[in-house]
Parts: sequence; C-alpha cells; structure tokens
Amino acid sequence: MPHADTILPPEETERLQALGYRLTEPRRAIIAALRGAGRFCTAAQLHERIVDRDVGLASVYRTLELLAEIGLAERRAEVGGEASFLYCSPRHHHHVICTGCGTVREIDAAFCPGEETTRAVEAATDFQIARHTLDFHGLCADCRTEG
Amino acid sequence: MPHADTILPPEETERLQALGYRLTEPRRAIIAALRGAGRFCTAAQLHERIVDRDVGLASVYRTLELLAEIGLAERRAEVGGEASFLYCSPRHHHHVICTGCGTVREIDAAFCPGEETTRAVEAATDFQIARHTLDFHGLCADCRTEG
DNA sequence: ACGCTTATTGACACACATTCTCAATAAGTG
DNA sequence: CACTTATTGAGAATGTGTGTCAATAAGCGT
Repeated sequence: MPHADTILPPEETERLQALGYRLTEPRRAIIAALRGAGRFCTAAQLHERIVDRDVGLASVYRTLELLAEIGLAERRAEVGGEASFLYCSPRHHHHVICTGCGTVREIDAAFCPGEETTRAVEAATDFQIARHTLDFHGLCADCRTEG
Repeated sequence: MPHADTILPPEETERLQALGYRLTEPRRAIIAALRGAGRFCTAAQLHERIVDRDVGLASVYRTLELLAEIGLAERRAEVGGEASFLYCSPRHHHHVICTGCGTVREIDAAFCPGEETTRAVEAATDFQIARHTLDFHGLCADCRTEG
C-alpha cells in the first residue's frame, strides 16, 4: 500500500515497469520528493526530505542514477563536487531556470528550434543531429519583486 | 618563456589578466590541453596529458574551477561522480556534440533562438530571461562512416 | 634588468560524495 | 500463498576533490 504522499502519475510507474524495474516504496518516495521539489536537488537534500520513510542514502543515489538513465531526471554538476538532479517529465521539453531561487519550470516543445534550424546545423557541421537541449536562465516573478 | 605547445590566443590571456589573474606556465599548459582536446575532459585526463610539465593535479582542479567561473570552460556531471570540463570560447556560442566519439564543435550565434522566442518564453512563464544554453547531439561524419 | 609583493604552485593530508558488499527484505509472478 | 530475484539498508571502502603550507614565480614599480 503506497504512502499517501507517494501516489505517482502513471508516467513514472509505466516507464519504470515497462523497463523491468520494480516499483518499490523507497523509489516512490524518492521520485515524489524529487518531483515535488521543482528544482535541482542533491542526493543528501532528497534524503533529508524522506528520513521518516527510513530510506537509505545509498538507495537515493541508486534511484537517482536509475532515473537519469531512463530519462526521468537530469543530472547536473555542482560547484563543490556534489551532483544535483532535476525531475523531468518523459515528454520532450525544455527548462526555464530561475537564477535567484533555483526554481525550474518546464516549457513545452513549442519553443524548440524547428526542423529547419536542425537541418541548417547539420549542413554547417556535417553532423547528423538526433536531439537537442535548450535551457533559459533568468529571474522568476517572485525573485524580481524581492530584489 | 612559454613552452611552444602553450602559445595561446589573446582571448584567454586577456580575459584572465583583465580579471587580475596571473598567466602562469601551469595555467598555460592546462588551458592548451583543454583547448586541444576538443571534447569534455576530466581533471585526471588533462593531468595525464601534461605530466611532462610537472603540473600538480591540484592545480589542474584549481585552474578548471577558475576557467568555469570566468566562462572559458563548461562543467558537466559525469556518471561515476567525476566532473568533466569543456573548453569554451568567450564569445556566445552553442555546441554540437558527437554521441559516438564525444567530439564537440562550437557553432555560432546564428542558430540561436531569436529575440522573439525569448520574448515568447518570458510571456509564457513570467520569467525575465537573461541567457540561454543550446546543445545539439548527433553523430559526426567520422562516426557515421565507421558505423 | 632588479627586487618586492603576493598570487600561485606542488605535495600531501584530509574531507566527504559516491559506490560496493552482503545478508535481509519485499515486488512481482504463477 | 509460496518462489524467485530485484532491491534495500547499513556500514565499509573507494576515490574525487579540497585545504594546508612552505617554496616559487608573475607582474610591477623603480
């Protein structure tokens, strides 16, 4: 019986189980915490948020690694040698990241560089482009009014 | 007298010195190695490339950190907890990264999302966008013919 | 060129993020 | 409800990255 705070949308459960992974209580808790954070989190930060569930730190690391592998999380290098992870929906999307508070909002593919841009890059570089990443950085409304 | 392999374009030297940093032999060697690699490198890999210059591993870490701070290098998280660094020119640019061999090529701002896209993102999110990052991933010509 | 000031360096000790190990547990299956 | 085996938690082990400090050399004024 999953904990009330760990009821996940079918996106995560389906993707995990379709790949043969088991949907365990620790994984539910970790995914829910990462999802709810709405920003880049370190393993230690996430572990902090779920101490009451008796989830080991090693499991947090293992699950974050797994999520990054299957595309449900994005890994980022942090100053100080600590890695951060951000929840990502399985759909194609991009990020708007607040340089003040770190909050991340997903934006949909409407803002993607189009097919023509991709073709132009291919022509200019002789690469065969398969995918791309795009992030915007700036201040969110809250951080703007505070400053 | 700088070593023959460490003659750098004025871009790096100017930026370093303008910020009050000294242009030392170890820094020349590290920057030249990173620049010459043309792909993401770990500190250990770069240290390997310049063992003959008697540069300490600690200095490699310190210099990479410094370069990332002033925008001459990009830091990336790596599976296994080891950070990688990529040389970046001071100009605004984007990357095309080969998923086969890891080679990175810079492309100029012509492929940027334009002002109108940025304005649209601002309207959709109520963020004040200051900058963006854009990377393309795919196979380079060499890796395509080998496959 | 020559000293002076001080940022920078190399070596090594150290801290700590991340992974490994392994017996115990629980998810999924029939 | 039993069975198989992926997964877990705890702690040991690994190894990346940082701090310390005396020695060195970059840049500068003369």
